[in-house]
Amino acid sequence: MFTLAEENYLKTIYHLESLFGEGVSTNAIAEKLETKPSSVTDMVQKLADKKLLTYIKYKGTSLTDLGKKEATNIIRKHRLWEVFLLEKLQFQWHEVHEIAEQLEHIQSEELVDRLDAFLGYPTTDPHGDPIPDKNGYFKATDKKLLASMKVSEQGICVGVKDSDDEFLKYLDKKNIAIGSMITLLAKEDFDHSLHIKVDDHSFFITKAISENLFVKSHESE
Amino acid sequence: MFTLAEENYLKTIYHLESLFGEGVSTNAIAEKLETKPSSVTDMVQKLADKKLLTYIKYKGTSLTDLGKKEATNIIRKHRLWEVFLLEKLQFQWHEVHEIAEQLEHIQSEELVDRLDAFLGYPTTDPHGDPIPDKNGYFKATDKKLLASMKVSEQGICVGVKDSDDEFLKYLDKKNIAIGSMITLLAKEDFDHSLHIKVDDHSFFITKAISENLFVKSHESE
DNA sequence: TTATTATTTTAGATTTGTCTAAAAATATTT
DNA sequence: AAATATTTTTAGACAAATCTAAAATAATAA
Ligand SMILES: [Mn+2]
Ligand SMILES: [Mn+2]
Ligand SMILES: [Mn+2]
Ligand SMILES: [Mn+2]
Repeated sequence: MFTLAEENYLKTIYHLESLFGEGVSTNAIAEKLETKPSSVTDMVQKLADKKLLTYIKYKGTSLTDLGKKEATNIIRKHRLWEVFLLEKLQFQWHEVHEIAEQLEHIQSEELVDRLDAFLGYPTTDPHGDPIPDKNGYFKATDKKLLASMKVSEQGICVGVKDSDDEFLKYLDKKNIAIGSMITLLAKEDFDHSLHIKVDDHSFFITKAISENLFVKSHESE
Repeated sequence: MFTLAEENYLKTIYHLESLFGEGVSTNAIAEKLETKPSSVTDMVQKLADKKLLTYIKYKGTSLTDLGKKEATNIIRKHRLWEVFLLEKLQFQWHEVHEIAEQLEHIQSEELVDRLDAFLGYPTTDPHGDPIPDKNGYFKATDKKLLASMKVSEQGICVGVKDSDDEFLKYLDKKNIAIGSMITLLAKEDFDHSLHIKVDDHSFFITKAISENLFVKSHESE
C-alpha cells in the first residue's frame, strides 16, 4: 500500500503528535528520522497529496483520520512482533525493538491477525505500551512517572518512557520489569534521588531513572 | 548488507543456475523477475563489481562462492518462515510463499537462529524443499517425478516442482500432501494419464500433474 | 556465407528518496 | 521597530532501480 519511507514518516508523525499535539514541526520530524528538514518538506508534501495528513507551509503537519489509521496499524504490527520476539523467541526486551522496526513493514493483514491470535491477543508490548486493535483503538493506560510518586506509595511498573537500550539493560540488572511492585521509601530533596524497594530488595535510583519509568498506583486497581 | 533488489537477483540466479547450469542468460533472469533485460544487465554488472557473481558480456553470469552463500542464506530464511507460517500460524501451504517473499529479507542473524530453534530445526519446507543450514549446506533429496514411476511402484510424496497456487489448491482438494503414500495403479499410454491410489482412495490424474509432483521410492528408505 | 532473427548491451529518461546550498518566512533580541 | 537568529522551503544534484529505444553482438536460416 505505502512505501517503507512513507510508513516510517507516518509512524513518526503519529508519535510526535501524540506527545506534543497537532502541528508537528518539520525539524522535529527530521530529528526523529535522522534526516534533513528539506527531505521532510518533500515527503510531507507528498503525504498531503495522498490525503494522509494536512500540511500548511511553515505551520507544520497533522495526520488525517486516514493517516492515523495507517500509523496505528504500523504500531500495532510493531508491538505484536515485539511480543512475539520476546515471548516465543526468548529475546530480551532491549533487543526486540530494532528487529520489529523491520517486521512492522511486512504487508499481510491475514498474517497480523493470525500472529495476534497465536500470541493470545496481547494488549501491551514488552515495554508496557498498548497494542492497538484492528480498528486502531486502544485504551490509554493511566500511568504516571515514578518521579511523581509520594513517599510510602506503592506502584506497579507498567512501562518505560524512553526505551533506550542502555536504560533497559540497567533495569534488567536491577531486576525491574513490567509488573514489578515498586515502593517509594524515601526522597532526597538535594539531588532528587529516590530510595525504592523493588519486590524484595531496596536500593537507590537517580532522578533520571525515576523520570523514565512509568508506574500505575496500586490503589487504583 | 544488500538491498532488496540485490537479494532477489541473487536468489533468482541461484535457482536458475541449479536448474540449467552455469552461465545464466540475461533473458532468463529478466523473465523470472518480471523485469526487462536491460535492467538485468545493469544489475548484473553491479553485482559483478561486488564480487557476488562473474559476468562475461553476452555469455551470461554465474554466482561466486560469496554469491552462493548469500543466496542460500536468503533461501534458508524463506523456507524457515514458510515452516513458521504453516506450523505455528496455521496458514495453508499455498499461502505461505508470498508472505515468505517479504520475510526472507528481514536482517538479523540472531532472529533466524532463534526461529530455527523455535521450529525444532526443520530440514524441509512445506513444499518438500530442503532448508540450508547456517553454512548453506543441505542434502539434495533423492526425489523423482511421479511421471517416472513404474506401475505398481509405491512412493512417498516429498515435494512439488512448481508451487503454483492453483496447483497446490488442487492437491489439497485431492488430499495429496507431503508424506502421502502414492501407489501407481495403471498408466494410460494414449494421454499419459495415471490411475493412482493416495493413502486410501484411488483416482485419475493428468500427465501435467504427474510431472509436477516429486516422490521418493518407498524401497529406497 | 550472407541474410535474417534473436539476444544482449548501451544511451538516455524517469521515479523515489535523499542531500547541499541558497532563499524565504518566522521568531527572538536588542 | 529594526536587527539577528532560527526554522522552513526551494532549487538543483545524486544514487538506486527501473524503463524505452536504438545499437551491437550472437545465433540461425537461406
Ligand atoms: Mn519498539
Ligand atoms: Mn520502520
Ligand atoms: Mn516459497
Ligand atoms: Mn524476495
